[in-house]
Amino acid sequence: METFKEEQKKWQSQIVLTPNFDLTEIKIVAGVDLAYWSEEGADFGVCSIILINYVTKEVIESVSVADRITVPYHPGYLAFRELPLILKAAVCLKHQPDIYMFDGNGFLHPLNMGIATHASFYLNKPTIGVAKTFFNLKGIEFVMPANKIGGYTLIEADGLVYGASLRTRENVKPVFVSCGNWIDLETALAITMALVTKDSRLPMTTRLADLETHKQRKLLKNTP
DNA sequence: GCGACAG
DNA sequence: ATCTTGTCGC
Repeated sequence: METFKEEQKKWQSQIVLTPNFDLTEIKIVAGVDLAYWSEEGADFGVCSIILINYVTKEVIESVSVADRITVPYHPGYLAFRELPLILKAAVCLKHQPDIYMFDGNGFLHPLNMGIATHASFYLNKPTIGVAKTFFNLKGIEFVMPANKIGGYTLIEADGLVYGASLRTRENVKPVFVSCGNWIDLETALAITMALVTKDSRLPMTTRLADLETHKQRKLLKNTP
């Protein structure tokens, strides 16, 4: 009988439930993000999903869906708040992305089930989590990566790799990359780096989705 | 009681 | 996440 630790080590590279996803020829990458506002005491949110041509870096498609948000935010439970709207937006896509990138963590999570991992089981696609700030799990610290583009340090404890602190730009704070599902960390890091431009420390998928949610909110919010 | 805490 | 102007720096 395998110990939990042994199973966890398999999950960290997501090899247990791997369907036949081929990440050697990625064509479309999706970026997902949400923005919030409130009206008359009620909370609303808009989710934008941007599809990027992985080769040319051109925008292929953009969808945005807004709705009321009823679940509050609690650290560790982000998916329960954001996933409903994300799934509503995902079904509106005309193109099928080969992989989704999220604003938040995947395996780097108290239950190894951050929003990127959680979402994968509904989207049935490989996923990557890219967080802007470190989610401190039970005392696990991260080592600051070298100040060089592409430099990274693994976030690990007990021989278990939770993710990586990645320097996407020089002289800029690192981002935190972790496997969502059906992908290994090295591939997740490579894809993330391939989508970073001079505009942001975040990959353009996440960055463009973020900009779009702000634009949508401006259009949707009532400001008499 | 105090500090930590993805978005 | 969000409320928010100017401002220091590459």
